[in-house]
Amino acid sequence: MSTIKDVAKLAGVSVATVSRVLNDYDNVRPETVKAVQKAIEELDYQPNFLGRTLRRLETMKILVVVPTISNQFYSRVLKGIQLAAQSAGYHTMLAITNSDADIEQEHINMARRKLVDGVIFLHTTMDAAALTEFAAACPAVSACELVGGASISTVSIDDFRAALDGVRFLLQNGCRRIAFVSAGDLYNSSRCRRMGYERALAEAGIRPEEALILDEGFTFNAGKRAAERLLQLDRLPDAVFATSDSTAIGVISALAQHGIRVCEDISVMGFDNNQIAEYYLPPLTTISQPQFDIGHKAFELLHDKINNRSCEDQHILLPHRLEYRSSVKIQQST
Amino acid sequence: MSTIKDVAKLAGVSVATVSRVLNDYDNVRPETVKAVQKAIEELDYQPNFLGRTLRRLETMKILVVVPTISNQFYSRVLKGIQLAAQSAGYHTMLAITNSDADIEQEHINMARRKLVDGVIFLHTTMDAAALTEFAAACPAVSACELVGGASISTVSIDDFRAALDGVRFLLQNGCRRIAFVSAGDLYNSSRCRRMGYERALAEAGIRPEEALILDEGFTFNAGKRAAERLLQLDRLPDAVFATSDSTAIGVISALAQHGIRVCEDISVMGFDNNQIAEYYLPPLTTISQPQFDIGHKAFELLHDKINNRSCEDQHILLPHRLEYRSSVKIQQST
DNA sequence: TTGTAAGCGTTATCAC
DNA sequence: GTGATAACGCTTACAA
Repeated sequence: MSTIKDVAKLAGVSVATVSRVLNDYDNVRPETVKAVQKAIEELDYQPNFLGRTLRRLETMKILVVVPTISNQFYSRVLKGIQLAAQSAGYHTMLAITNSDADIEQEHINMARRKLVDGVIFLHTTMDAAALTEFAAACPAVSACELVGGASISTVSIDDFRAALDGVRFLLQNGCRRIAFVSAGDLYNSSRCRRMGYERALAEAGIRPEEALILDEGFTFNAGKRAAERLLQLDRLPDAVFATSDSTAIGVISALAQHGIRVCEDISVMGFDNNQIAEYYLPPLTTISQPQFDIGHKAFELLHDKINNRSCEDQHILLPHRLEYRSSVKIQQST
Repeated sequence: MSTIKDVAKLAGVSVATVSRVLNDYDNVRPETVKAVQKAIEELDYQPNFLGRTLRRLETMKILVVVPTISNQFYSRVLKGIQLAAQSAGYHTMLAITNSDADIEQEHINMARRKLVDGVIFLHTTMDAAALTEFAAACPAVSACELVGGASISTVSIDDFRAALDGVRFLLQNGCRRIAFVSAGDLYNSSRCRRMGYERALAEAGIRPEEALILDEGFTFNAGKRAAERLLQLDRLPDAVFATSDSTAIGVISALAQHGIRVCEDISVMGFDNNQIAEYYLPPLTTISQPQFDIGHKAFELLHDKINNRSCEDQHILLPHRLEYRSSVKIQQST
């Protein structure tokens, strides 16, 4: 493995000159550049970036903390991050935590140990105090799942408003008893969405029923469990508002096993607008999140932090959109 | 930001001693350890791993090259890799290439530049010669999508055999005209699976029909396009063998829009056994791949390469399994 | 058991 | 334009 010294020797110049050539400085004589390039070619020299990294004390890497990538929601946000990062010359590292605090800590230590220049949290197990402290110690941005009260830049949709819009839509189409399936108090987004749900019901003069509010999680299985609980009630609700597409599909699939047809017998609405929402049978009405844009914007904010530009925290809210498909029964206006 | 020198000064010892404490050497007096730990605490010292990395010339990082993570197949393999890597003390970097050769090159240069200790390819745009050369220059393993003729360790299922089993199953259940939807010659797996398909047909004395062999890709949309082409034929086939669950779902969803019911009117079979195969309506018969194990094994092989153990290439084939669900019509034995 | 000092491969700051 | 040379923060012979 040849080093910059070998190149310098072969080209008959100093290492400083080789470094200049490598970094495209313009104060090198063209003939010298040629000679250096020839030596690089001959030795098949590849610069060892660890040297540069140590010298410059910057890694050009960022870390993204995600609870899982099995849900297409996160993989799309991640894609937005990666494309933005890439065009700024950064590489992306991934920490899949499964929402385990120890695993998360172990990974974010990389930041403290200078192995990455910054961190984007798509979810974190830390509380407001810990996250605030972390963000003070190194560049960080929080996206998707925020932590109430933490001092850190954020990017997300307005979860309260999104749920409000979704439930209002169901109400407008004649649903009165609406179940709410979410991940419970663990997630800030779930809390906000639940508030939106309750506000919408209140607007319509409906008192929420305890039995219709189910905290099961964001997965397919969570939806399945929720459906099984609903099936034990005396009477099924008119509609189910699920806080992820996966959950909605779990609900639909479990109901189908009991001969209950979505749309005809019950309306179901998802959240996120993953690709499967379009391809499921029936296709899913859902709240669309701008996943790619969330990721892109999150990197932008992080990049600003890394470069010390605009050091005050920003809180970006991106627009959601209701995507109507046939899993919800439309009431003909009379 | 304090360094090892600051700690040494405060503790009244040399940097070597601090380093020994940091690395848990046992030849340090207990009192000295205490003193160093106290200094570390007081300064809130975090070791800068860039120094260690440069000195040891190992990064404890690996790079995983994937075409996409939107397909759950890859995210599960990745999970297997990450868990194995983690327990060996390695961090995982992700290169999402979208099958773009330039993007891939740009990323794998990280390996040549010593920013990662090894690379796992879940897919590559390189040909056999290029991949062989790469694997000779730095530790690398190829999994899932292999490159025929390249000298590199591999982990995958037996794609030929898997397709053979799948198509045989359809034939046994009375299907004669079976469409084959895959990603075409671009993917080695598709070539192998197609050979399995043709062998199964041959065994049954059936000549393959050109019009039933569709190369569209691995995505939902690919399935949709394939279905639209099938719908233009005089007569629909008895069954569709799709080489990914996403494709199968694309097919089913597009057929449904034309009032064609899967199982009753036509059988459809997928590949991979992603979670959605279980939750789709109808649930999908599919070939199950041990995604997690593939990832786990791929890391093991890479780890061996990095440690120079068992330097000869290995070629691991892991078992597939046919998962029967209701998207295929079963023929009652007479 | 501890300290000294020579690296690891670069880049940056001086001189010249 | 170019060359010495001192960093960057750490690990590790070797010496003491």
